[in-house]
Amino acid sequence: MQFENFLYSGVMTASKIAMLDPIACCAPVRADVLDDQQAAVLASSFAALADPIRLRLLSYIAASDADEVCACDLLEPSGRSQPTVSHHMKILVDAGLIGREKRGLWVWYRLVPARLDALRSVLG
Amino acid sequence: MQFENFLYSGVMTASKIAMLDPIACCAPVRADVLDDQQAAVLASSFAALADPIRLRLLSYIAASDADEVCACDLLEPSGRSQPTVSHHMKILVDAGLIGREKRGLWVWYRLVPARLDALRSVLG
DNA sequence: ACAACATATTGACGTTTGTCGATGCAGTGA
DNA sequence: TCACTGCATCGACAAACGTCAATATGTTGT
Repeated sequence: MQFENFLYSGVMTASKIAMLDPIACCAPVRADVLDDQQAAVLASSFAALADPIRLRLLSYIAASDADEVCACDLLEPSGRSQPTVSHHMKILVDAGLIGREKRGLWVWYRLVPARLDALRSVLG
Repeated sequence: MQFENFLYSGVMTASKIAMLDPIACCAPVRADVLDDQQAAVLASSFAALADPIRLRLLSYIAASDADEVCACDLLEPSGRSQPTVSHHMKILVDAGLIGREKRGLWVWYRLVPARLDALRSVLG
């Protein structure tokens, strides 16, 4: 399975689809007035970035030499408990910013660059 | 007074300065691991964007024909009470995304494009 | 000085969020 | 089958957030 498909693997809930589509298509915040649904989707995306721990987890993964990081390596740098890190990673994955793959006992995370790019373009 | 100086007008608190500086200078999230302070500053910036009402207020101002909007014109499109809109606008202004000028009884808001650009570059 | 007005602040409320200990669940190896 | 391991979920708690009615603040015109 290709990594690009991680995001679409597992349970693809309706809410997950709703999270993804409008971002991919909607115009920059500056160009047009957002409707309620667009605003809600974008707000939940930015909410995923609105926590210092999540930003550090994200940048840690993004800046790693390999392009994937084991969940077990996120505990120490984040300085939080295992349930808390798991909680934050779920939020990042649900927001589509991070891909997740389980191999054996371990879980591996990767950046989903297209997702950050989409958010970037919304700000432009 | 020029509009570019709105952001720096009024009470320039230490926290306000701290909110501004690191954004202007720090590297993209993908390039390097954020330290605690950078992460905190960025998280609070994204938190300002993590609410649908604030996003709609922002896009409403950004998309207006004139480049400024009276606070009195924000009540009806937002569908919230006057105190609530005032509250959200304060958050956007404190985040540096919106400039504020009082003229007579009315308050006028404008986009601060440099601020959105800075956030954009952090995502890239 | 005073009344009318636009906006800000306060106080209270229900909801959401971040956090962690305890526990559950799936995969591994003996 | 069974103990062990890595991660997810649950339950509980405090803190932060969004909301609005009531009230305060500051500006204008009389």
